[in-house]
Amino acid sequence: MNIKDIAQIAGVGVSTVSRVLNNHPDVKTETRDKVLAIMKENNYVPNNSARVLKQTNTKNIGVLVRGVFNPFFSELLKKISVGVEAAGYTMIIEHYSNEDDIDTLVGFIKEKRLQGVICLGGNFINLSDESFESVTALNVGIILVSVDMRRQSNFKRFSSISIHNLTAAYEATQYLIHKGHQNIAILLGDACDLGIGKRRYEGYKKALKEYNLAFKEEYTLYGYFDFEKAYKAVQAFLTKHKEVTAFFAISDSMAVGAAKAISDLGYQIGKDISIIGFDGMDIAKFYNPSITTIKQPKEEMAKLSVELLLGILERDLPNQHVFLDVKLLEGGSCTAI
Amino acid sequence: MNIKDIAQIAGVGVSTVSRVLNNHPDVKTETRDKVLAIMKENNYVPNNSARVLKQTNTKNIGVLVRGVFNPFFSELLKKISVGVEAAGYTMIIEHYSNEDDIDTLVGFIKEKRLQGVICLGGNFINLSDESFESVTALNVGIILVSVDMRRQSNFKRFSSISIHNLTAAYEATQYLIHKGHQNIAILLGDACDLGIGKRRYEGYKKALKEYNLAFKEEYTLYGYFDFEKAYKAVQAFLTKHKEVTAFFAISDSMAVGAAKAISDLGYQIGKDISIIGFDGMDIAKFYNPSITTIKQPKEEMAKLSVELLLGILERDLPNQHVFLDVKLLEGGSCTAI
DNA sequence: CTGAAAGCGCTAACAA
DNA sequence: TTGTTAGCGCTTTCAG
Repeated sequence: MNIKDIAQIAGVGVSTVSRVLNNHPDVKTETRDKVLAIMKENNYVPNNSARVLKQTNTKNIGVLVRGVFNPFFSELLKKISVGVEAAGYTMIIEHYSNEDDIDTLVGFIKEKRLQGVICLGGNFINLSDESFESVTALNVGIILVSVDMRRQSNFKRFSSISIHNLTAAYEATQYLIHKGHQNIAILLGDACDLGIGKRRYEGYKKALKEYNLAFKEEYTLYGYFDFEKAYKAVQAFLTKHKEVTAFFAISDSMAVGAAKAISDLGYQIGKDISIIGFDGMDIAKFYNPSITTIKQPKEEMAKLSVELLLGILERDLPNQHVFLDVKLLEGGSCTAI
Repeated sequence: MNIKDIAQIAGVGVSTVSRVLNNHPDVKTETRDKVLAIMKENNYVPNNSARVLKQTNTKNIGVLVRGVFNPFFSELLKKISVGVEAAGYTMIIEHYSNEDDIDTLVGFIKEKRLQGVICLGGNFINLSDESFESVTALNVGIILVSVDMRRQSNFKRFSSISIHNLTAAYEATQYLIHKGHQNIAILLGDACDLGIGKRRYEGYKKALKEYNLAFKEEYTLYGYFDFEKAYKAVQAFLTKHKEVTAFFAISDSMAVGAAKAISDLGYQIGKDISIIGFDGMDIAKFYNPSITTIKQPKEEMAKLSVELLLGILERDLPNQHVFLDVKLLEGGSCTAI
């Protein structure tokens, strides 16, 4: 069942059907109604590929997820998908875990004829002007979310939404230090994260330094943004390092794993050992005890990413590099010593 | 940059380029290498829409998510996307929350030229043979996951992966009853869930009946698969119904909300009041105390859904209706009274 | 207001 | 082993 069939049944030309399909004004109401009725009757649904092939206006938006598909990204994704669908776009998701952020991006755009891409995570550093241009040439809107983009060169149609990762991590660490903690371990994602993970690590180090606390390499743990892995890492660590009284986990999922490990070892969370997380996932609030965390405005990040993209695509609005504020939410997982 | 440009630069015909693109064997190695080199040089990426338009083999797989995008589905989705990508397919996600499961499905398939769809949730009951045929006519593979499909009519290419929802809910309730609980409240998603939610509700009622416990309408709460909403519902409920000693939540997220509410009201989880969840999310295990839950084999569900679909699409394997086993995982959230 | 026809980028049948 | 060519279903001029 294609446009030709419909045209034939309706006794009109294909272009008329096409006009109806695209809500062109210059079709007689009568004709339009007849065509519409016939389309409904035959369960006709236009072939997207053909439209995309023809149009520049593909109505395809890609979401490119780098690395671990963690719960924080899942939450963002969920909200983004709602916004994208509401605006009448199709959402195509792709993952990758190689190093070539830009190459992957370019391939994704070309292959899927995307009008815009929202990138969740990724490093996007060390980018030559050339790489940027190879993307800009494609004339698509790009929104980088939760990415540490060092260079915010003013490539048109390249926006970013981020938080001040270093500062936020600094605050988290400072919060623990103010509570009197001297031996604070940090729970990172993985060692090769050169983006946000690295920045948060720097914030942690900076706080230690400013308060004249020694940075100890062995206080750096890796939990791969995973409950279980964080649990195991903390469990093994705690049996060796009984002097540590606080943990800073750079994601709430890892904070939960850490909390459970602490509890299972017979310590009391937020009493014997403090934990601060990062992200502001719902679970931090609903954990028992609730976990103090640095809340990223995820609703706003998701909403804004779609808005910014649609702004670029539909209203030719300028690109922006937005930094949103985080907020330290106090739970019951930290105590003064 | 299209196939014609590449052909021109390479000094060959478009079909040769096409053959290289599709790994057809009958191209001289020399020619293939040259073409490949030129493609790389020019960052050529084929236009997916054109391929899809031409081929029946679109390599597009849709994932249709019904209703709330809950964490359980997010987890499935994550795993499904890995499988789909590994097999070289593109994954297109769509949500819906209307009642017309089949209409939505049909439109999705036609519009996106899908070869297969994995449906997460949805009612899919009350389906006429006609509706089924309207899908079967499309000749795509359909996998229904976490759907309560009453009628497993043998429509070819229609598979399903489910658990025995009624039995599982029965077991959960029975578990609480065996622990001596008499006043057991249930936390459902929403009232209009005619699929799995309804079945679990039936299992709960059945257990009550078999153990001669009165079913009380007012012990039915709705948490909309959401931490916060479950929290509030339970909090409000508990201030009125102090006789209730146990909750059965049909999702772990709601179990967590309930747990927090209980704890915040000054009760001890798994001591004063027991909770059993459903799904077997990681968080149930890592909650404090860990929450007893009915574990759905989500890894297997995700894996199997992709396998079954690829089996139908690529090896013409028969459709199947698989019921996977659930497992009651004991945590620390239930106690005998 | 409507129809005829060109062509988007690609694949595959056919011819060489 | 390779090139030529006819569409896939749609949008969009351009004429009427």
